[in-house]
Amino acid sequence: MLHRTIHLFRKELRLHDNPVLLAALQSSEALYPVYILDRAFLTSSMHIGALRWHFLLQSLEDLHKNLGQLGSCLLVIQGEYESILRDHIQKWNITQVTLDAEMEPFYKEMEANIQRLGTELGFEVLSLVSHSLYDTQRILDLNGGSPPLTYKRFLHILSLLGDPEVPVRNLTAEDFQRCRAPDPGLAECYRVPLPVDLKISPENLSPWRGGETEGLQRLEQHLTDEGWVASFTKPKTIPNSLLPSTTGLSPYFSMGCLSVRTFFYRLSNIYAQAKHHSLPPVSLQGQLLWREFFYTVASATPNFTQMVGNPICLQICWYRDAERLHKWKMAQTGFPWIDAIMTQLRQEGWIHHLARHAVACFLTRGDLWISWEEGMKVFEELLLDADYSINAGNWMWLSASAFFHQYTRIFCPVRFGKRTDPQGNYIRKYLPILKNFPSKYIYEPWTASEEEQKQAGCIIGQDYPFPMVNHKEASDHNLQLMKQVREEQHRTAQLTRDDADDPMEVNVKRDHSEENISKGKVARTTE
DNA sequence: GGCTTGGTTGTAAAT
DNA sequence: TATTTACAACCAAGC
Repeated sequence: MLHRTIHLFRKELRLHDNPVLLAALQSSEALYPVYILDRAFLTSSMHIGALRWHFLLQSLEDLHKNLGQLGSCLLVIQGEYESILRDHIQKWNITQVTLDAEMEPFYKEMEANIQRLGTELGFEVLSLVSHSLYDTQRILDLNGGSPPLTYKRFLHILSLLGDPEVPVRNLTAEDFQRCRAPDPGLAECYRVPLPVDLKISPENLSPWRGGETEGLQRLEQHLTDEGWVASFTKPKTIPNSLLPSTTGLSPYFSMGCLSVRTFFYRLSNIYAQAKHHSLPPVSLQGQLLWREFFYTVASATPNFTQMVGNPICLQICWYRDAERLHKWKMAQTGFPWIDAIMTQLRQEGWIHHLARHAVACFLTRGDLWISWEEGMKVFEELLLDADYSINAGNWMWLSASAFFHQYTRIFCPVRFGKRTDPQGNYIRKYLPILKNFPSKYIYEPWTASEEEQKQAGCIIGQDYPFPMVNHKEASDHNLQLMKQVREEQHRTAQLTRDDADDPMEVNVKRDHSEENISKGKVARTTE
């Protein structure tokens, strides 16, 4: 008995290594490849900005084209996903919905809703994991139900699990010929919208073009240099090179235009041929495992993208300063290195990993003492590779809220960039106003004399802002704050431990729900 | 439990 | 000017 299936693309916008699409084709007599463009859902759950909209639409267009070559097409239906499903299940006589399994709470909720709809309307639902190397649940199980909180421990668990799932074979025209494709009239009716249709600003200077085709091309291009691949060492890559010094594949993994499993095994093959190769955490495979690490922790940590209610996150009273936050976001801090990075982020939607460190440290524990959640939201909007788990995880890392705790290590917004680009070519590219500044001042232009500023064609305080803080003072101050936070944390932990020595106290503590307190069952403790 | 070890990518002084 | 060394000192994990 063959199904009439809607295959719902969500993140896996590709035809290579797409196990659930393959399963859909093998179990169906008719297949409708559908992308539901639910703007309310996408905007509220992922806060996607203009560059990402462009990237998404390009990826959908590419998917449509590639499906066309195999005798099918992509139907992009706009509207609220549940009512769209309801309508079309009946209209098309659907008996099965297939979709990629995702781990974000909003995608999980969507899947649960679709399951419920299936029970109600009588269709089957099939979902398979293919966005991560492993099914993260297996990693959690092996670690006793809780996520490993260090990379080392994580690698240890993986060594028990063995290699990740191998990619499934590529889809062919024959796979699609076995199923009836949607009527050509439908494809016309549900074509991929243009940015202008969605009222998204048409200018797009980003050098990144969305889609599986472009992603695979970039992947092949990088893999041809086997020596580079085998010796890749992340900390040695350059954050302020004018072209990316890393692979730049992250936007394609983020949207599922590329399969991490495909990349993982291509790397394994190259490593097998090479005499020597680098290892995690710094190797290319190590980068994929970092992604996997944050996926694993996020999947098992409540409120992972916020501080409050997040059990692994240090609770800090960050400053609320809308004006400084805005200046940081708009590349107006007065630190050329920081502003150049934020400009590249705004213009292109991608910045190097270490550049992310520099601006994240600056916003949080380094200089401004503003919550990592604010920075995370800005990255979510502007980064093409923005990803629920990785974004939140790294922001906690950089703000020393979780994973990383050596808070005395603060990136200097002046010196950090100098190491790899003493001439300041990166700054000159992204802050053209400073183009002619002498190199000795380019990282801290306010130290140049008035005469030199005039010669360089830029007056500090007029054409380019004064630095918004004194880095030395700010970072010293924040160091003290962080110390206090940790001492306080220590003290409360100590208190809880002392209390726990008395079994009676433990019982009382467990019973401290608001309800019991209000009923007078439990004495209020002095706090 | 207490103690040791090590951590993707610092800073500043001393050589 | 480059490279080495001391610094301060956190936490998770493992014995």
